[in-house]
Amino acid sequence: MALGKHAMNTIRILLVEDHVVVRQGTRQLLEREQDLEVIGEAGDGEEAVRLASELKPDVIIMDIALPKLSGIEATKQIKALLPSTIVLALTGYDYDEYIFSLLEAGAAGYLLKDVSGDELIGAIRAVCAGEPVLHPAVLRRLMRGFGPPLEARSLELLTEREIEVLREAAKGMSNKNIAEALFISVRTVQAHMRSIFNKLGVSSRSEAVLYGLKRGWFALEDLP
Amino acid sequence: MALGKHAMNTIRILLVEDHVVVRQGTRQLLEREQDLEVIGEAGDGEEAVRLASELKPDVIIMDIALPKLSGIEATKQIKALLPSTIVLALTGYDYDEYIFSLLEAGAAGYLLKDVSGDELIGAIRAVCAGEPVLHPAVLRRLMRGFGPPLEARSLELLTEREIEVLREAAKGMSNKNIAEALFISVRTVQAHMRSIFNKLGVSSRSEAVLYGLKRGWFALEDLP
DNA sequence: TTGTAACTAGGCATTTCTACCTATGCCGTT
DNA sequence: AACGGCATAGGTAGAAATGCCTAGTTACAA
Repeated sequence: MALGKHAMNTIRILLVEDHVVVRQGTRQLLEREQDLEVIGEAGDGEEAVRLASELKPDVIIMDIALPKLSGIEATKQIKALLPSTIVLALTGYDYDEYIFSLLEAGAAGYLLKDVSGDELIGAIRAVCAGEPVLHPAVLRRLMRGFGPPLEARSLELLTEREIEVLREAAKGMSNKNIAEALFISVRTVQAHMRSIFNKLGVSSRSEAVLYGLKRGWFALEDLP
Repeated sequence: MALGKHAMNTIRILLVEDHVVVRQGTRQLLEREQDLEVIGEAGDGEEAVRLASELKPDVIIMDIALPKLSGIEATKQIKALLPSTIVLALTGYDYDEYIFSLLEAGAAGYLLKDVSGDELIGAIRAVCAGEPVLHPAVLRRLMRGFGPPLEARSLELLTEREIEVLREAAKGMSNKNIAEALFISVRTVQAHMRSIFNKLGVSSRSEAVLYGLKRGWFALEDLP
């Protein structure tokens, strides 16, 4: 599926990865295969979305930590625009939150960067054949218990506004600063914070910020 | 220099990088050049030291974040064993602390992973010719005033104990929790926190935690 | 020895954060 | 029209954090 009109056996790939040398290396690795063709490279999340809709690749190899727009957000937007595009996450982060978020965002696979080149190539072919792909380590963890029972699954629990507030808090801003930045009163910020704490099951801003960071709602790289 | 007896114009390279796919990709990238030969790959710091003394490469491409032994430690040990080995750091971390530590450990160059393949290849040849290599972004920062005047130079400014405290704070712990965890009084924790704030030039625990995270004093991965 | 820095800790004042209430306006669903 | 969720905001209170001060002990260096 999803091979579309562009050559029947050539898989057209968009590489999304912020480190240039890593991106180029991966490209070299992939282009040694006859049936794989890297048709584009993106260095940040926004570029990924733009190039995806421009080039309409069959598969997108997506890193998570990206400037401007995280891999998770980029994946969501891409899947909204082009549902048939296959996204394969390739990242160094072995966190449940990332995995869940990415799979929920529509990724067909999740690989860690300690896979070999051959495994990556195999995974690309697999996701193109409609098979989901999970890194062995990830799979193993998913097996036992199948996902955090309840509270950790709280991905979309926070509203847009709440995430905005939390993102500001993650910059080290006080409630007062946040209020000024978002043009609302301190009381409202406090109200949002309380709501956030309740939803996340934490009891301090630091914990909430860590929670958001780990879940990729915002990244260290984004913060000043 | 340092080319030794192994072929006069072939540069023998040891790749140290924990992510297999990245390592293989880089290898592909380098091996397209006639004068570069990747004679070994290491996936962690200990292996790097072992392979270095075994293979005696001309150049070691060294990542920082490594299992078992950090790239900084590995570099120190390697330079102690084989002073003529050239170490070129290639990493995603653009933090003064890492840069200084690595250069102090004896690295001949420090590149960020957003360099292109050609730049990497050029850098390898340059360090082999005895030239030091610094990433443009790194260099630029080093240039202006040669290192931040005072407060931003706070690399080793934090004492062990202060970093311990900050690490606890980074888990979302309150001062009270930290006090219990470290078997000291809340007052002492407060004292440490104040000292930390002053040294880092921040004014809240959240900012301090972010600061530490960004500088790699502790990682999200370590936190529960 | 003297000095300096680190770790420890307390007093006191102030700011900030957090909890538990209520309440209004808006919007979309039923 | 009625309901619920969301964003807004206030009252009150207590808990926690932060700032500024002093001070004892230890360890290490000049």
